[in-house]
Amino acid sequence: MAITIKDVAKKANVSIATVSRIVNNQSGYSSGTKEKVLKAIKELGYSPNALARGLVGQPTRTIGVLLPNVSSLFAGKLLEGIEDEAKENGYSVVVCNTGTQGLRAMGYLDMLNEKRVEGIIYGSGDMTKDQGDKLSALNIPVVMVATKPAYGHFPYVKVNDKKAAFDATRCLLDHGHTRIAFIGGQLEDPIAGRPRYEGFIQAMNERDLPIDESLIKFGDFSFNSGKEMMTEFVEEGASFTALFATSDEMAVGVLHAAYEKGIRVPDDLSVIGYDNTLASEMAIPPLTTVAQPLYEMGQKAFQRVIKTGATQIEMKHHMVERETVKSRRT
Amino acid sequence: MAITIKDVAKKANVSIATVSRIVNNQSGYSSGTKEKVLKAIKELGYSPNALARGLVGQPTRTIGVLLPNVSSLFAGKLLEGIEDEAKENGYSVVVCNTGTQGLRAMGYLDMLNEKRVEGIIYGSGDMTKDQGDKLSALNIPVVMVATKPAYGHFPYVKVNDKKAAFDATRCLLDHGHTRIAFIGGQLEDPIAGRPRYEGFIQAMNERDLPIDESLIKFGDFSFNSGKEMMTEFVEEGASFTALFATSDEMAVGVLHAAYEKGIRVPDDLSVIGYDNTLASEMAIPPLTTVAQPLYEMGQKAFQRVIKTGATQIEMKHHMVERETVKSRRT
DNA sequence: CTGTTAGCGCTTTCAG
DNA sequence: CTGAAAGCGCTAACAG
Repeated sequence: MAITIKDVAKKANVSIATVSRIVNNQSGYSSGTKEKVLKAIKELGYSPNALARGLVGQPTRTIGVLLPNVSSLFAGKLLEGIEDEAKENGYSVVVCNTGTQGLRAMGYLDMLNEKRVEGIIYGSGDMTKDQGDKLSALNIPVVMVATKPAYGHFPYVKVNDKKAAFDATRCLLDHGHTRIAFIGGQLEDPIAGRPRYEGFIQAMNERDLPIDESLIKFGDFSFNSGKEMMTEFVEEGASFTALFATSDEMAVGVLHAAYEKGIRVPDDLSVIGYDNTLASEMAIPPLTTVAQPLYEMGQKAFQRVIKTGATQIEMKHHMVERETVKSRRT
Repeated sequence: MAITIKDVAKKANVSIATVSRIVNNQSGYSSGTKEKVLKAIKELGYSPNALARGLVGQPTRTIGVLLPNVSSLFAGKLLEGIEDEAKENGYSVVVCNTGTQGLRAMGYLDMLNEKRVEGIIYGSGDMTKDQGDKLSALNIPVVMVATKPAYGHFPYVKVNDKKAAFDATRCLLDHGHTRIAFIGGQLEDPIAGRPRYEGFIQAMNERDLPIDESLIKFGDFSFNSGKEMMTEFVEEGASFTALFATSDEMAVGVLHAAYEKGIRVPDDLSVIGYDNTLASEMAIPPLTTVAQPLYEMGQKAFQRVIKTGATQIEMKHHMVERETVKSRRT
């Protein structure tokens, strides 16, 4: 059996209440007793039982994080921000890998609830209605990060996807490109799918450029999906001088397909990605991309789930120009 | 206030003991009462308080995972394996990002202990003596994954680093290379540093090839470190036809430096990495590497920390030949 | 300044 | 088959 507050009390010849006060830095004891108790604690190697504390209504100092794919660079960065900020504030975070479909989420919700987490961060991925309802019912703070609610009305922290996509497209446009291919997430995805598509369209429209449907494809943000779509483009004989992929992974997939097909980037084709994960930095050539401040978003999400505040936080995106975008020779 | 076992008992007109039995699938009640209680539970939306359960000596079904860098592809894969297996077994995992130096580890250990986790997985990174001592003192199961104890004697699951490095070098040798550069972790690192170096040396020796010290450098496994070392090699005018980097990230850094310097891979230089993370797959050209089964290692580590068993599990590595290694024209 | 005591929500004897 | 009651380790009144 682990050693408890009673053992300390006995050893220091005081009551457990006194020990509790000292452990919790409250007032109401002489410096003499404090010393005695601290000594006993050290000698016994006592550490308070967080379970018991939680039971008497004390904050559990634990939050839960739901992520669709912990092993991705994207989620990793988010998690890192959350975790660092949590540590800073004395909290621990339990991670839940909900899987690509977010299928396992419901089970996690019960578990998190039973463990009495103080808050839940829902990172990316689509929230189903079931999940939203359950989350609301749980009656504990929820904040969404890198996504926003399709159901319910949870606070969220994210960039403006449409504007970010608009700027990415503009970057290509400003380099003189007019035939621009677009690779995005599904249009049915109201968070990361449609808005980015709309940003693209808006930028094209603003320049009075026609939208060529044969230059538009939708995938699932993954490397493979990007690679496949690009391969299709070239096999279909599509002609374009630039391409915007709405995730770095897809963009790197594009780079891959281009490499295989002997298309030189950026000489034959300019490519721009989205996210600014390590993947864009490691790409050859280094990928120009529009950055989401993932780490900071994680930090903000943590803060927001603990202290209540603004119900939506819009983070600023920014362009990171590396080597995959080149001006079109005219 | 959340609803408790008492509420259920009252609503179902039974004692809390009965409710407890039913919730825990024990025996000792009629099917009639069971139905009544289940109904009450559903209507009230009751869910047991894990804190209270833990307090009465029940397993907390929680484990802690210490990782030096959660946002890396490497740690991500490990974590994914751990988490999936945990979920499968009804456990939750709290992640601790110990930072590159593992400096924050001590604080985490206290926290994990206070939360009464049932076990701790120490993932990668060097364990300091302080940490080892504390971990032992905690008196809860610890298993190390992708690393092994330099202090203490914890069970671990990992590949045989020396053999893996030996095989990687052999791959280069078998392709006819004789002047092979080596980029590794620090020799002082007894886990991932020295053994891989030794594997390299052994393979060279076996072929009676001389070891050229000017072709050997040590870094920190990161992309930047790999890139820098490769840049140094070419600036020093070192001459070699193949290179072995003991992490995919470093290998990709090498690819980068080569790209910048106009060195073609694999035509001018063959490169082999280590880990088989997504980075190797996404590299251009796709990186040949020696794979560690990171995901499975995570799973095994979880199993081992829960059920006691073998004190060391050696996982098998294997070669993944992609496009960065080419036979030397003779 | 310090101790006593009543729970927190749950599991588990021990009686019936 | 079911209930009463003790107690897990801790905090928070309430007394002194």
